[in-house]
Order: sequence, then structure tokens, then C-alpha cells
Amino acid sequence: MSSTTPTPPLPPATASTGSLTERRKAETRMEIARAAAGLFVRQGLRATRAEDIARAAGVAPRTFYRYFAGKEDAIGPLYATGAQRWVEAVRAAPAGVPLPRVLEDAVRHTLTPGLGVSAASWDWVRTLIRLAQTDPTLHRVWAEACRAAESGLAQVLAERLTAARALHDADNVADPGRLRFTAAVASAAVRTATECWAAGDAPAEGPQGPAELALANLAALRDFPWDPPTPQGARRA
Amino acid sequence: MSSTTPTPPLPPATASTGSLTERRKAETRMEIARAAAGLFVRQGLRATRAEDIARAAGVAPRTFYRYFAGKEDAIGPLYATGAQRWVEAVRAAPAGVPLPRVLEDAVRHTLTPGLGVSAASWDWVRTLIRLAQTDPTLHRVWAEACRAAESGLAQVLAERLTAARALHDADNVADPGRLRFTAAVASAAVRTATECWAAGDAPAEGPQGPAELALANLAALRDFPWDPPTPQGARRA
DNA sequence: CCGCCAGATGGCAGATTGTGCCACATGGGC
DNA sequence: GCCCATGTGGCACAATCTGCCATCTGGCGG
Repeated sequence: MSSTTPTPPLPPATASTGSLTERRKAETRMEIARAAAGLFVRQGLRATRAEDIARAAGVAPRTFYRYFAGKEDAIGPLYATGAQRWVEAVRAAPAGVPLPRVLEDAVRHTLTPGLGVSAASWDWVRTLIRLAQTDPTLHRVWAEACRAAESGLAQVLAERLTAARALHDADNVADPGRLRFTAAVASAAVRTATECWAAGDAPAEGPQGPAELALANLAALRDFPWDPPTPQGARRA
Repeated sequence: MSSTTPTPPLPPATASTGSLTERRKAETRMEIARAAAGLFVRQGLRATRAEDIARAAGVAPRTFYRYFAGKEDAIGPLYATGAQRWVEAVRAAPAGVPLPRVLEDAVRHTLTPGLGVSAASWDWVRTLIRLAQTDPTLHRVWAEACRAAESGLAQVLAERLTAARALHDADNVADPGRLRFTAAVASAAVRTATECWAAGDAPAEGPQGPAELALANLAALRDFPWDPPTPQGARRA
């Protein structure tokens, strides 16, 4: 399959679900993603033709376009996997636990390099996110992955709400707007943390890993009116 | 200029700044955006060729590509203007006012149809946002506009912090990560509100306008641990 | 075990998109 | 009035997509 692949970048936990054929499709998809990632990092998006990616992945150009709408989208799956794991972790949490705790645990379990995903994979994601900060087209793909995670989280939160309603008495209706906003805030905590981690923006003495940064963001939500980010003395008016 | 324009959609406050030539460029840009919006709404993105937009806007195809990277991007300016006004309002706020208040005021002043921007313009934006929910490509353009607003807001917040530091004594350093997260949360409040408004997702009895929805989101930040969205009895642990 | 069918793949043609290059026009500064 | 920086248009061409059809293969009932 990957005879001409220039670099064998990412080990993204090949999906083990689905019937034989579907597994092959998922594999091909990831194979293309890997090939694209390697080429984009080596020579940039512009210099890489869709045909090149296809060849590197061992498929025909026509097939490539059956998997992805454009060459940029080819690395989408690599952006998506991390966020998907996080959302899944939230979904897996028992219904009784309070939301902030659920989010924090999910962060700890999925955003720590070495847990479940190799540190090398994290390095690749980091490189790709940096690339996205460079290229507007790739940035859109990253943004879309984040957006998809947000939607997924909103879905999960809705499920949790339903479950909670079953546990307690409550007959209150879920406000979809509030739900979406909650999901947006939570995923923004993870997203901005990930971006800062990738960019190396974190303060030198503070936490550096994506998990630490995300936890700090979530913690910051507890005392909202952050005007001057805690000028310490003056507790708000 | 617009002799063959099929529909004259949006009156987006033609920029009055800059020297003669720059004004003309901004005008052309908006002219193209309007033409694209009309065509996209009438016949969809797919059925509209870049050449069609160019003709409708009265420019050569080659010129079109000097203004936008692709036909989808042509409506970007229409997505951007609303958010830009909001960010500008935040920037214009005096340094002494606490942030939550600043954000709320900015929302009230810029997200209320009729204030500064005609209700008809809001209708167009609404239609375009709905279109973005339909078409993945357009959705990316919308997402990018939101992202740009977020970055702009982060910039403004940084300026405010500097100003605040000048007012009071404080010598604390701005944590860029915290700053970005704050901007992300604030803009998420506006973004999700706008999207819900466009989709008509709001609860039947509640507030319906983008401003009301956004204010509700901002208010929701004040008591964070929203697990079951206020199951009323249980105030946090 | 065999043959059929749905679906995945590959090849090909052609429309559309996007870009480099050069010529022309125009506004702003001298 | 002249000149340069810059916007614009035209042309050619590379690259991106897409429709259509032929081929192959895994999944499935007989």
C-alpha cells in the first residue's frame, strides 16, 4: 500500500470496528491522511498536488476525491481524532457526576500525551496545528474539526441531560441554545488550550501541556467576571 | 457597475474611510460580495460559477480572483461586518467599565436589528447563515469569519488590559492563553446566539433576537456549573 | 460451493477553478 | 504635465473536481 510513502508519520489507532470492508475504508482514509500530512509538512500545501497524495497513499486520484473533497481536507481525520476521543470520554462518564468534573476528567484522560495516544502522535498533531496557523486553507480544516467536536459535545450534553432527567424528577426542557453555548464554551477551553500548546504561547513558568492549559481554562470559568485577569487586589465592583 | 446584477441584496454601509482609491476597492469588494450573495441564495453555491459572480459584479474573472481566493469566500465580508461592529464596540468602551458590562453593552448596541444596520440587512445575513448550515463550504467561510472576530476580540481585550494596567497600579502580566480563552468564550456567546437566531432554534416563549440570546448566554456565565441547565433546586456543590 | 449484487476502485473526458505573466489604464505625488 | 505605484483585464495553462462507465471484490442467499 505505502510503497512510495516519503515519511510514515502517524500511528492513529486504526479503527477496529465495522465489517471487513468498512475497516478497509477507514484504513485507506487514514493512509491518505498520513500521506497528506507527510507531504504537507515536508513541502507545504501549495507545492503538494492532490495527485501526489494519492500516489503516496497508493490509490488512484479518482479514489482520493471519493474520500476527500479537496487535498486540504485530507488531514482532517488527524485533526479530528483527538477531539473525538475527548467527546467520547465525556459521553462515557456516568450520569451522576457534575458536568465540570466530567469535563475535567475527560481532559485529563485524553489530552495527556502518552495516555492512549503515543507522544509521537501528539508531536505530529502539534506540527499540523502549527501548519494550520500558517496556511489559511489548512486553518479552515482545523476549525472545521473543532466545530465538529463542538457539535458532538452538544449532542452528548443533550444525552446527559436526558439521563439526568431520568435520574431525578425534573421535567425542565433543554434549551438547545443554552446547550450549544455550553458545548461551545467547553470545547473552546480545549481548543484554545490546544492551540496555545501548539504555538508555545504558554507562560514560561505555568503549565505547558494541553491538559494543564485546558484545565486552567475550565477552572477560570468558576469566577467569571475576568476583567483584568485577576489583578488580585480589586475584587470586582 | 451593477448593470446585470440579478438582485441588489445588501446595503452594508459602504466604508467611508481611506483615500479615494481604497474606497473604490472596498466598494468593489462589497459589490462582488453582494452579487455572490444574491446568486448563492437564488441558485446555490454549486450552480454558481466564479465567472457568473464576476459578471454580476461587473468585473473580469481575473479581477474576482484578486479579491477572493474562491467563489465561496466572496460572501465572507457579509459575514464579517456584523462581528466587526461588535468588536469595535467593545474596543470603544471606556477602560474603567468591568468586562461583562462592556460585552453586554456591545451586544445591545450592535446585535439589535435596526440599530446602525437596517433590518433588511439582518434578514440577508440570516439567510446567508442558514445557507452556511446547508453547504459545508460556505459553513467554513462563516466559521472563519467567527474566528477572525475571536482574534480581533482577543486583541481588543489585550489593549483593555494594558489600559487597565495604566489606570491602576497592577504589574501583572497578561496570560495570552487566558486572554484567548476569554475572547473565545465571549465570541462563542455571540456566535451561538446568532446561529440559533438564524436557525430559529430559540424556545418559543423565550427571547428571539440575536441580542437577547447573546445576553442570555453571557448571563449564563455568571453561575458556571451548568450541569442540568438549572434543575432549579440544586445550587452547586 | 456458486453465482449474483451492492459497493469500492480506477480510468477517462471535460468543465471549472486558480494562477503566472504581461499589457493597459488610472490616481497620487513630484 | 510626467512618472511611478497600483489596480485591472486578457490570455494561457496548470490543477482541481466531477460525471460516467468498466472492472473487481466482499457479502449473501440459494
